[in-house]
Amino acid sequence: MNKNISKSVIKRLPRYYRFLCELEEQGCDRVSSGKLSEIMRTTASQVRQDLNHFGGFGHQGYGYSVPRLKDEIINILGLNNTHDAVLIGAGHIGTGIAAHMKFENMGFRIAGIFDSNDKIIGDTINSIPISDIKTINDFTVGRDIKAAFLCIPKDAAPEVVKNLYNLGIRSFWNFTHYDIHADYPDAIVENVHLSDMLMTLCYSMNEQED
Amino acid sequence: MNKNISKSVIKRLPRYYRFLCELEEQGCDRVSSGKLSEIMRTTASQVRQDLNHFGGFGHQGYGYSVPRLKDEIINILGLNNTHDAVLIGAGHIGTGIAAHMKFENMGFRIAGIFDSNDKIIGDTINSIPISDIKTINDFTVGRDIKAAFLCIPKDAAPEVVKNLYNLGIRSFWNFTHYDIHADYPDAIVENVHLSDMLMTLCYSMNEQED
DNA sequence: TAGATTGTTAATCGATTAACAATC
DNA sequence: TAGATTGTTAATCGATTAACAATC
Repeated sequence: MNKNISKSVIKRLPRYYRFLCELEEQGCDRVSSGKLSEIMRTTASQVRQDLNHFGGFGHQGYGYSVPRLKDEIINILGLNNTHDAVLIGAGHIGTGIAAHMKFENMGFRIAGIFDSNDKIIGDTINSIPISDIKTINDFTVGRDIKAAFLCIPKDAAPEVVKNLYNLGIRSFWNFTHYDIHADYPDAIVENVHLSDMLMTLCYSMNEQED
Repeated sequence: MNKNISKSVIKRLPRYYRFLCELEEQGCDRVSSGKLSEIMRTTASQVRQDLNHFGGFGHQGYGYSVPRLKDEIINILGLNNTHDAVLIGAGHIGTGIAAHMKFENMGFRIAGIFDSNDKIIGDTINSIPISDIKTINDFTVGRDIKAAFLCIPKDAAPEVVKNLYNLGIRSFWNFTHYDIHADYPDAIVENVHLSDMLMTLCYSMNEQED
């Protein structure tokens, strides 16, 4: 697959994908870079530049085929290549994610859910049982768990990550503020810092008031 | 307050803030741009450049005072200026946010929680009652609600946002995929696209496998 | 064919990094 | 004073935008 594509391009691909899905739902089967740029709120130039990193999907004088482009992006991101993941922490956030997100469309499958709270161990979310975090080492034996989604308190994170890392898990979707990269530079980490976003919103609101 | 600061600088400020809080907890009262750059995984140059946008907080030969710098960032972001917000949608994600986030440290206060589900209306989260979404217009009368946190399904979003906009709310923390800016260009929007992040993680994992 | 729109190169813009004089 | 480290200007790097020939 293509290498050396910049992070800024990659981060735009899921947005292209979302908008292409919407266009497809609307029964639209072709789209120009100009039209796409309006939806994405960028320039037609950037759209063409972005898409051309991965090959010439367009046709001069016509534009891009919506279903074709959608499929290409699925391929680039590898969304049809399913990775098994464990969800750690079945509090509100963890439960919300497990219950509502369509992982099968995003290259993942939740193989197991773990928590340390006796009161919820044994419950199920989307028919996946919540298991005792203590049993995770046995659980991973013979399975190819590739990623972990961390929906636990910050204090619990270092120990949990240490264990997951020792089990061979190298990819983390991290809702905590524990800095995984600092301790495991080779890990693939996607951080969700909700409070950072809220502070940025706060800044924008104050800025406008001036 | 300072204007024309680029978005990339602003987005780093919450991270500086977090790390400064940690340094302070560790009893560390001074820090150099070099040390901060290690924690932030960037260059000392960028740290000095960033901080200097807002004034000379450092001392040559000494570095920066941790508590002073922390306070300056609080001021720049305006975290001590509390905005009243409503949370719309008390499902798992909404409940998780309302229950666990320390809004008072981030410039916000949840003035009310709203949902359309009869089964949870009347329940409380952190002693804030969940009210019927139908009552929100009356609720906002005489209150200065500045922001809304949208934790609802995408389909419900357009109608809800339309109503909130008509009530004078212009700032949105948006967990849905409804594109608020497309319909309200003057709104201040912070989007949380969890699925986009997951797809980016998927890409990184596939990329490494090659 | 004429009009539309891509692919791609070149130009611009902005953000990051380097360098160093100022100074605590 | 000598060493450390900032503030700030200049250089570099990368990302975005413009332009236009190619071509459907």
